[in-house]
Amino acid sequence: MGRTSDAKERLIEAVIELIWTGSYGSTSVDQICERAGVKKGSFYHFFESKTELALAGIEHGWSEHRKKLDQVFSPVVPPLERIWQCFRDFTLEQGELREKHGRVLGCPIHTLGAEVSTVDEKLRQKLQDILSQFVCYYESAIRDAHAQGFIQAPDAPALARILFAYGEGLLAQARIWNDLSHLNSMELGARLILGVKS
Amino acid sequence: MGRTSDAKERLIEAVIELIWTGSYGSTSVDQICERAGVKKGSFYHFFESKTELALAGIEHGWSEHRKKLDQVFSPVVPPLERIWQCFRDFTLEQGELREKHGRVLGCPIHTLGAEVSTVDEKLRQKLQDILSQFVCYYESAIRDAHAQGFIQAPDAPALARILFAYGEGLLAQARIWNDLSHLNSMELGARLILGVKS
DNA sequence: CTTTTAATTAACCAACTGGTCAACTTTGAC
DNA sequence: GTCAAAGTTGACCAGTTGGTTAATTAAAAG
Repeated sequence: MGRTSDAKERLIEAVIELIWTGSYGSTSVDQICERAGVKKGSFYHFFESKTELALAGIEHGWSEHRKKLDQVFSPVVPPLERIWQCFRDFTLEQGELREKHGRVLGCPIHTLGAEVSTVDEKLRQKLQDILSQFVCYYESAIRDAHAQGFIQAPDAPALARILFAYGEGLLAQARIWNDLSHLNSMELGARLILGVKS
Repeated sequence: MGRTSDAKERLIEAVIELIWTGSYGSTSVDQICERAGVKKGSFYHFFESKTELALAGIEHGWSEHRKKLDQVFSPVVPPLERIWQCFRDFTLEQGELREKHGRVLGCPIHTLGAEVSTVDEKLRQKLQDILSQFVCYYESAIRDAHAQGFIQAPDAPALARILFAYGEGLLAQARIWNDLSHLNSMELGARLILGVKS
């Protein structure tokens, strides 16, 4: 069925990287095209706008990340252990990113969400949706931990949102300070929120 | 000493509002000028770049906000009460902003910080500096609360950063979801972090 | 009233923005 | 080998970007 190409995939990878290492506003279509090695005409052959590419990039990044999350939050893993492992993975990933890009980058979804939520409703919606899905992982782990008597948490959704706010807040802190060490207290803060002794 | 003008002040107010209700990247010099009722030539008479105006705007906004914080975090107020009051003020302010702009806006410093910290080092530095100052308020209140036996917190700086990450995370959540109700759990989360019963 | 200093203005700039298009090339399927 | 579907290309667009300039105007200070 005609010519084939991986330009679409290259564009998707390029847009994620550029937004993550910079911002949505500072990322231009020309820049994305150059990074992907794709001419602008091809860009608009695959995507009808910059927003649409961003949407695709976000979706792709999330569906990749979900694979890891599904492993970490496997029901066979003790519930609190899921959360600690998730946080350890965050820290690990941020370390790798810093090595690769020379900077602490934080969470791309949350950072982008804060930036564009007042500006691009379509993006906002998608980002909110993904972040809501992410909160589900916490929620489920908290519910299990409560049911198994590890913690006292009758209102799992509320506690999950609190934990989520804290985690994202800390990642943003690490990005703004450009300092990984801010993530060191990740587990400590989570223990306080969940009410488990260190 | 020549002609006088309040154009500088108008520009400073305009840039804060535009960045807060939008983003740094989505705010253009032309837009700022139009909102302030100032011609571009005048803009560059007062500020040597967009970054420089943003810097001035941030500085101004912070020095205004500090006045309120100094009252809330007055040493004569019981330490934990300072924090609860601060959170109540946050929620109140966000409500007013939503009424005025039809949207939940969150914390301008933190939102802007997440956006520009990889893009504009000068802005990043300033934002980090201001946020560090803000953490000092928490830190001092926590230290006092510890000294007065209200909480057990030997490491005040660490706990302050945790509390700060949580608060900013929650404000960002409210902005992304465009939903004030996310702030309802503000005090609850803080109580968990600080280890005080409801 | 003059001088000096500061503010205003409009016209201007090159570079870049997101986006379009018609001609062209490649390739998979028959 | 043909042919149609799919991908590529570079030239092109109008509008906007951050920023400049020189001439003009207003007013504070002597």
